[in-house]
Amino acid sequence: MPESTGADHDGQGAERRRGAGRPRSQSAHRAVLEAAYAILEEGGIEHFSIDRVGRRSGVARTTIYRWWPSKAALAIESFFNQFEPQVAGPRSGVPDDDFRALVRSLVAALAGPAGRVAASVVAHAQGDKETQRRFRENFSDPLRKQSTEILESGIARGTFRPDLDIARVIDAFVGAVYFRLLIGSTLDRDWADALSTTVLDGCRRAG
Amino acid sequence: MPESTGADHDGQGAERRRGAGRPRSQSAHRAVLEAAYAILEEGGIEHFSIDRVGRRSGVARTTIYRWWPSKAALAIESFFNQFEPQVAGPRSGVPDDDFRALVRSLVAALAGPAGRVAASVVAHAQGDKETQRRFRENFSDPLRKQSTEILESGIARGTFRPDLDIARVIDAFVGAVYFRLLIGSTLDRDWADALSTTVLDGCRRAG
Amino acid sequence: MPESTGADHDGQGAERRRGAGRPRSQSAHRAVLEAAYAILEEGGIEHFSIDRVGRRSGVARTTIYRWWPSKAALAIESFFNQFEPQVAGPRSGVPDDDFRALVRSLVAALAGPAGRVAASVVAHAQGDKETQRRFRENFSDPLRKQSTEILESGIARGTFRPDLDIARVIDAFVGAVYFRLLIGSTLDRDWADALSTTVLDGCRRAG
Amino acid sequence: MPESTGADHDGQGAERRRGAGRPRSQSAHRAVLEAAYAILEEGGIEHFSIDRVGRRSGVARTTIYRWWPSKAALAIESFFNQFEPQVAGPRSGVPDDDFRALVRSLVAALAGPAGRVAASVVAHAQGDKETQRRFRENFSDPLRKQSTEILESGIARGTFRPDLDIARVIDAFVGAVYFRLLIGSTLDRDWADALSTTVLDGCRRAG
DNA sequence: AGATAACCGAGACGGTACGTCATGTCTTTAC
DNA sequence: GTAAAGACATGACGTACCGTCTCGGTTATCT
Repeated sequence: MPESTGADHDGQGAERRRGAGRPRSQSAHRAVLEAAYAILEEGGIEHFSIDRVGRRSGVARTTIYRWWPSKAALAIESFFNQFEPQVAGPRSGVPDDDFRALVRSLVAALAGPAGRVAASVVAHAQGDKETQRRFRENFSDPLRKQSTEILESGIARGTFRPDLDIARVIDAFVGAVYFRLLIGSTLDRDWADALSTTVLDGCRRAG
Repeated sequence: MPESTGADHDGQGAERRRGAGRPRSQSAHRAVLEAAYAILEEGGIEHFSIDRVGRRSGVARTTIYRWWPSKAALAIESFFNQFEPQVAGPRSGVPDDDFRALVRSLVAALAGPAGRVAASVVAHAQGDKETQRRFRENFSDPLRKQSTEILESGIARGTFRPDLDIARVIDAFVGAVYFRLLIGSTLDRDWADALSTTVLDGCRRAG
Repeated sequence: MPESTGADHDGQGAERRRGAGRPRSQSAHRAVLEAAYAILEEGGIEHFSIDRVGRRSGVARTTIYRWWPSKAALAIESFFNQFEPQVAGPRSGVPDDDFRALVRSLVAALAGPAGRVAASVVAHAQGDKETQRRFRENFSDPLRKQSTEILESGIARGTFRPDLDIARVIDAFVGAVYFRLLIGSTLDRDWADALSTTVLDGCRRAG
Repeated sequence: MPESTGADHDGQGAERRRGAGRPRSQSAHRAVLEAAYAILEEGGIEHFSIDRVGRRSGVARTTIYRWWPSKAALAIESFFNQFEPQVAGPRSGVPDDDFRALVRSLVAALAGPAGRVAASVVAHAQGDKETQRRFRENFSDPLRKQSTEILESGIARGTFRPDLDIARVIDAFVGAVYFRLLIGSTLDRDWADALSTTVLDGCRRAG
């Protein structure tokens, strides 16, 4: 039994020991994740249920429970299965531009249906330490890492103030995006740029 | 997903027509809201159910359904019934200090049990326009109003840059606080102050 | 909530208090018992399940659980609902004839489909004190009462020995019938008569 | 309902072919039967399951299924594996005494834990012809054989009536014991003796 | 005073979903 | 060929809530 949320069911990690026993059905696994994501996208976590995923995917409920310990675990896994490889991209080397691009891509990623799903998922992670961890690892941390790189390179170049509190800057712009998503306000490019401008103003060398 | 959340059923607003018929039981109404909030505080919206509220308050489930159209409606109503008159306070007149105090009081308000409830409630407002409206009116708007006053007075005094995008500044710090709450990170005074510093840095007159 | 197995849900007992609340649906109640008995008759208790009863009767599973605490309780109730008014009949006054008639009617009652159901039900009552009580009250006790009357009248008339151990006689013939039923041997009139003869031989005045 | 119960898989019968392939594990076989009986004794057939037997014996479920076609088959096999060599004993030659001793030993055998298991097993043999056959062969027939010998010797000696319907007498006392077992009443020596007395009264020469 | 409203409580009803357990089948590796 | 391991579809278990629906009683105001 997988320890908590995840189920690593990777395979890409080379030699998985492959002991005796009927091998896990990859198709069933995929079908579950796809059905789960589809349901999430259509009705949010509100209408998400293991029962429904089972019916839709054609996979027995018990099989689902074998691999995902709870409804939340499945929801978050199916979400990150789709969302993971989103916010990234080439760097220009100009800190301001790179930051702006990062904010834009984050906003773009969350503006679509995936945004509603993300909001739904995090929202329901209240008190579920495991889900929060997963969210941090798969969403927050990569985002923080990229932002940090950009901001640090800005400091190195002398564009940004040397005493910049990078962690707080990230808190500010990520929080702004996410809160707006939750609150149901529109997320578009103009807003993203305005936010970038405001945040970047605080990053520059003090006169 | 329920959309009409509210139920105005107040009565304090003067002339409520007051036709024939048994008048609404104020005690039952109060008992429901109190029980609802208590449940919310103890177990979050996860363990919140009309059944439970009914049992705890001693009010029949049907009576609850008569006045609140859904679980979400009751949850949010019971929340704002307690939370409304929170973030406020006297002003010193020094923009930096006032801003810092505002952030501190917001963080303090959300750090306690009420914070978990707030997170819970907003979280579950996904897609429920009515709840989002209520949240904006009772929580966001007052906060924005106070923040705006402080920031504008700072601009007037020349402490803050004249071209400050006030709305974005507010987005940033409120979002930061709320996101941190959602994500389960600690909310304390130090963090509040660090955030204030970072935000205020962006507000000052450019060199 | 009904204490254990039964649920008296009678109604014939005059005034049933009739407190507040939606009145119980007699039709649902009847549908459940009928469906339950039909399933019992078709496949024995082996294929009996609350799920199935629910589907067949068109009554929600939860409603069934409201009234019957377990599968066994429902099974036995539905059985006695049909079987109760069976073994009885007028007396001739001649003890031998009456006894013979009683055995015949018992055998006849258990030879049909009801017999298989009875066997099934008692069989599965292993360890279930409540079911055993019900079975004793609704099946064994009435049978014992009638047998006792017949045997006592035979003693009074001088046909049967005065020191007859009535309880053991009843144990013997009832057990014989039931065991034969369980073991899958044929139950017919000839066997019933042969059994009666053997038992009656032991009842007569000693030479 | 399963019909083929047996599975001959013994092997002690001489030449078992012994072709290619991994030889059958005697230890696994024994472990299964022992675990099965232990479970039967502890919780009756109610708590008996292939799953549990597998876990307890450390034998794979699939292996069990290879050798026993169903839960009932395994239950009855494990039961008779223990119970078979029970009711027997030396004869005194005095028919009354021998009969009394037989009844006592039958009651004693069924009064202990084995009795509950026996009841459980037969009970669940409803409709399973194969199990009924096994039960008859291993339990009823030996008992009938011994009883018949005793009763016939009694007839030969002139103690018992010559027209005694032996089969019915056996039906009566065996049935009485078994029914009492099923019904959950106490089985003890006094009751056994009272039953013997009553039955023997019917066996004596008519005055 | 009596009718008429609107309310409250109790409780039953058909449902959906939960998470667990057992069934019997199938598929793979290891002896 | 047999054993062990384990995945699978199926289906039942008993529980918690959902939202709806009757009922019997209880206050009020409006004739």
